[in-house]
Amino acid sequence: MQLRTLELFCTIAEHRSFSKAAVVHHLTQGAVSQAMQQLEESVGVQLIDRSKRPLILTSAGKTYLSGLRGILRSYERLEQEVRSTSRQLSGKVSIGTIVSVGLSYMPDASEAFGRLHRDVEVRTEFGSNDRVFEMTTEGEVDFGLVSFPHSNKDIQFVLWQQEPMRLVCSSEHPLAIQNEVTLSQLSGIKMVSFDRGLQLRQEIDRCLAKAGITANVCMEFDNADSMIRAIQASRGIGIVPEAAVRRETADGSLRVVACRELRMTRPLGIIFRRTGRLSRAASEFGSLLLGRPLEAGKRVKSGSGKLTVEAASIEPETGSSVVV
Amino acid sequence: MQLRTLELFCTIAEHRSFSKAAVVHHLTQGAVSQAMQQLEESVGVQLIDRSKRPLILTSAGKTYLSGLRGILRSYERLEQEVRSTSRQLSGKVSIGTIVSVGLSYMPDASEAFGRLHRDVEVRTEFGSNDRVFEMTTEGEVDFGLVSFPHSNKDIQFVLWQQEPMRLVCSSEHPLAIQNEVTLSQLSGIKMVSFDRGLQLRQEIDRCLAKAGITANVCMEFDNADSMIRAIQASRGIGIVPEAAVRRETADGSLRVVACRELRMTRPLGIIFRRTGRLSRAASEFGSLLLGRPLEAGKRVKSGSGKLTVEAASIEPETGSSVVV
DNA sequence: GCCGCAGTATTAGTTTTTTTAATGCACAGG
DNA sequence: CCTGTGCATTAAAAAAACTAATACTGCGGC
Repeated sequence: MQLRTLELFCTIAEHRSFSKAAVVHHLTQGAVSQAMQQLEESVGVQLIDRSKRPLILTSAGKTYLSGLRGILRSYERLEQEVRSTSRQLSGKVSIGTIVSVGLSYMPDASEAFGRLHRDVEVRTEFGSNDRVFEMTTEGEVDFGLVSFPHSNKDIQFVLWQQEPMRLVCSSEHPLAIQNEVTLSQLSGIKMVSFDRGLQLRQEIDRCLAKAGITANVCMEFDNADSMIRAIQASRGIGIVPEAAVRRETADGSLRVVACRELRMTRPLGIIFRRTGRLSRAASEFGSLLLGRPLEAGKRVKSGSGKLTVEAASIEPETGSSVVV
Repeated sequence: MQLRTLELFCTIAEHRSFSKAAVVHHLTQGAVSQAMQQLEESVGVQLIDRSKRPLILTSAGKTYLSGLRGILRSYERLEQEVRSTSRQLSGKVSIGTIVSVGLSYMPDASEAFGRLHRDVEVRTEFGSNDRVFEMTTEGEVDFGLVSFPHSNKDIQFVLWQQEPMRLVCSSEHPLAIQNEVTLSQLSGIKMVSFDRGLQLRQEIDRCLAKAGITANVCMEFDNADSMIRAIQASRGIGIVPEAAVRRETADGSLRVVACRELRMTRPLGIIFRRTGRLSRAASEFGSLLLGRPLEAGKRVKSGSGKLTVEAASIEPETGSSVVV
């Protein structure tokens, strides 16, 4: 018997409904029905009287429910206790990330996590945005860090942060000496940008188009870091996430050119598989990054006393960038 | 998390060994290893220190163990309580049986069981011995009643009873008037018997051969009941299980002819699948038939305090008939 | 009472998980 | 240092869980 099944029974009892419990547990109604049949078979006693609408528990069911509640609570407490006696987690966490994010956030995060949990082995794999989605879908990594996160059948995402995009140029570029520029000043200037296929490129072009100009893109890359090296090498200019050029602006090799009209952000997200819940270690790492629990949907009483599902993850179909 | 996995952890702790625990739980060592990895991942803490021989629990593991013991005991008690609040089991039990056994034992057993558990639906399916093995293997029935039970990869058996075999003839048969016969008197007499392929037939022939005679079999059947009808119809004689002719000897249509040399029994067994444990209802029915618990291996403390496995089911490779 | 809706059961097919069998690797004991 | 026992790991197979589609069945409205 699975603990999940026992919890499911409790949820059913609360809602007096198989289908509502199915929603709460992200299952289909059929799965719930089967699970309860199995549970009743295992106990050997009918627990639920389905001939009433809405269903009611049999007297055996009521006994079982009250006992279960205590047992499940005990188990939860025990887990809690065990986790705290040994504050150290163990295991492996593997994270897929796009290069820019991996380089700008992961080193610090890994180090911080390593100090908390000495025994956890953290591995980071880099790839393009699409590749990270693929790695996550295939289960090659526990979770992925991507830009423009979106969910689908297999993948669920949590919006992580909105990175401001900045106009950045080599210190030898003509615009480097300007205090501030308008977008119109960029008209006709050779720019380094992202591949045409990437959503970020399209957002940038749209932003420029709104100012009535078209980018004259002379080089295209599939990731921000290559762009940055290209801007340095070719003494060019481009629009990149602020965080990705922090090091270069600090050492003076690149300049951020202020531009009020450019109010664009790149949404970053944490993605993970809908199925096969995260390992405890992975979940902790995710929470560390996110700054709040990463865990999936939690049951919460709403004001009216009606039980609703409040998912930690945000579930609109895509995290689109904010272009002001 | 499965309750089985939690129990497995306790067993490992008791034995300080994965492989011993594997034996107790009828698993391979690899399965146990994986289950423990999964458990540790789910708890997020290392529970077992495998770098020692024999293994030891980490401090977290010890905490977890002591907590688990209580929780598992509570759950067991809860199940017990729920079962007794509603003494009524629910569900379905389907039993495969060879014809003779089905007709001689099942009616009474079904009725008795029905009185105890009104809500359980009992279905009986009849078939040849081989067919019952097949039905059981395929999961078409919860368990099967067969003669000459044996175990294999899929099937496990419990020896149920040894049915005495009797020389039986029609009341019009020449031997019907004899008080007692010797086997040698059967020499040359036309007999009704079982199919050559059946083990029971071979045992009978061997028994007769020992007395120096060969059966002159004029009709062959794949089950005892057909034989009995044939003996009635053809005014013949044959060797059949005593229980199968109880009705006929009672109403006088058939006679049992005493024969001291014929000390043969047909072993009957209850067979069930090794995997997919029995439903509570099926298990109850089996226990009713058997007159003692049918349940699989139970952990029992032996005198020395060392833990050994005491299986309720008998595990020699075959239940052979006793020919004295 | 009959209809239709809402909710559970059932089933076949798919996906995920568990298990095994085979093999590799490491600790302890001689 | 060597050997043997015991755990880890892997691919492949088996079992279990889950979904999607569909069939039933109370319950409330008319």
